[in-house]
Amino acid sequence: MMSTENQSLSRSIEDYLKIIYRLQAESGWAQTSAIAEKLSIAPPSVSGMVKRLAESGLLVHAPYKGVQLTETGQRQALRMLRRHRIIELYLIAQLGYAWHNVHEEAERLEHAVSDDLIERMDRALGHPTHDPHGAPIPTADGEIETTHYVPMTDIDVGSAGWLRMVGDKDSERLRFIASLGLRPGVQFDVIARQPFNGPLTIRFDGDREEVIGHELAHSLQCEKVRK
Amino acid sequence: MMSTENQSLSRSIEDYLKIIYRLQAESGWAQTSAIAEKLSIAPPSVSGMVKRLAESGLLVHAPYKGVQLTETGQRQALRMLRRHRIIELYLIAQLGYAWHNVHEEAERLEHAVSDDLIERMDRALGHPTHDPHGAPIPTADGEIETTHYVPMTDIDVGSAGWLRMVGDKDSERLRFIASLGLRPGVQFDVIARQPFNGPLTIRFDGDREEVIGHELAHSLQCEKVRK
DNA sequence: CATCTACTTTAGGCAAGGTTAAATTTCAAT
DNA sequence: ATTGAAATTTAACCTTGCCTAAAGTAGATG
Repeated sequence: MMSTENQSLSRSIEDYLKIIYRLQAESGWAQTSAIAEKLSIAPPSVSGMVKRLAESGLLVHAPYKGVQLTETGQRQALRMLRRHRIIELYLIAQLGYAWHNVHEEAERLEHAVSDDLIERMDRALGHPTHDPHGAPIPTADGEIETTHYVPMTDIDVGSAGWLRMVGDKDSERLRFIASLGLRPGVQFDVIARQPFNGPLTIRFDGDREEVIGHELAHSLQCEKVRK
Repeated sequence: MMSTENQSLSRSIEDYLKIIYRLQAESGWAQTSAIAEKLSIAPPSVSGMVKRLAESGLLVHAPYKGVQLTETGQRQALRMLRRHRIIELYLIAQLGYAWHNVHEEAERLEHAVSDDLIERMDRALGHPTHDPHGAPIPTADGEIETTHYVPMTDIDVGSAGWLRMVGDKDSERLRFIASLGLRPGVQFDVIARQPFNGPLTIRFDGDREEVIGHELAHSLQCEKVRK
């Protein structure tokens, strides 16, 4: 551990840390091939980088098993998540971007902005707690709200739920979700569900009814409304 | 000339083009050592990059003499200048940055923003023509206002002038200029000047009088007011 | 015209971050 | 216990963009 503390990280390294954070949150470990796939690079490239990252103390490497971020690594990952989410929100709120367009822009900007600029955006936005896709924004101190949402497909017919979070990466999917009138925060009732992973019918915004395919519904993260 | 048209350029290349544009504007040619000095790198590094840039058609290289941007190279350089200046203005106008702080931030952001984002900032700012330091902003089509200002030291005692432009790179200098109450657009009268490159006394904003050292005055680009 | 100096270029290296091909390890399944 | 497939790592190599040291060139000056 060379303790690369306080050293500014390369764009590549920042991307690795973000991805590893997500994979680790899902399954406890981030595996080489999973990292490679998410970054669209070849697995041996990941092996090489993992070695360097382990040497600089950002993660620990269990050979043939995977990696886990250290305290330092996690702090840096959360810093990137904060940047990404504040930038996305800023682009929408202040510069008229559409929901489905911000991800790519934020992906580049998050590596270039200063901490000062992020805090200024945060202030201009009134210290928001969630990004436009419903994801929680880590605080400047590296705290993040833990979420335990369920897919919309897990909500029983006759029950109600809130749509809480949608993924931000698939632009086409977002465009479609928006076209249905859905957005994080919406409360809905599940009216019907067809068997064999069939579509779901929900009612929301008072009278609006929409049919949603199983795959899409499965990607919508919700919270159950308890009666 | 491999006509790298439309290919996105690396951060390094964008920096080279910007610097070369400026040097070329000053003396017609950009010399290897001048480029190296501005970029704070060693001259042989410049030779290497110049070779690559010439191969991709962004500039022409006259060995041992210097380089000149091609049409394509100049268009890219102006694109970067536009980005830089719009970003500086945006940071001041929309995010509360101070005059002397924006350069560094813009220097990083200009490589990361999309053309779309720049046009949105431009719109939010009301299509400004000059940046906060008085420098003209190139249009999206690559047109730039030609300026022919003179140093404040060239304005005769008893004559008047407008302060038109100040450099954006020296943060301390900017802070001092601002503390004097000077900013682009201010009209002033030259009250006195001491010999042997001595200080200059000017009056502006009605009654305000300030003494300005020769070196500083020489860096303030002005336009003469003709009676 | 020769020479000295300042500048430029060439030569050879290095680190980062990718690649493909080959070797190694793990683990599940006979 | 062995084997075979899948994942991982190692090895060897490439490009970008920087470096230093050495060689080459141009232009002023005696």
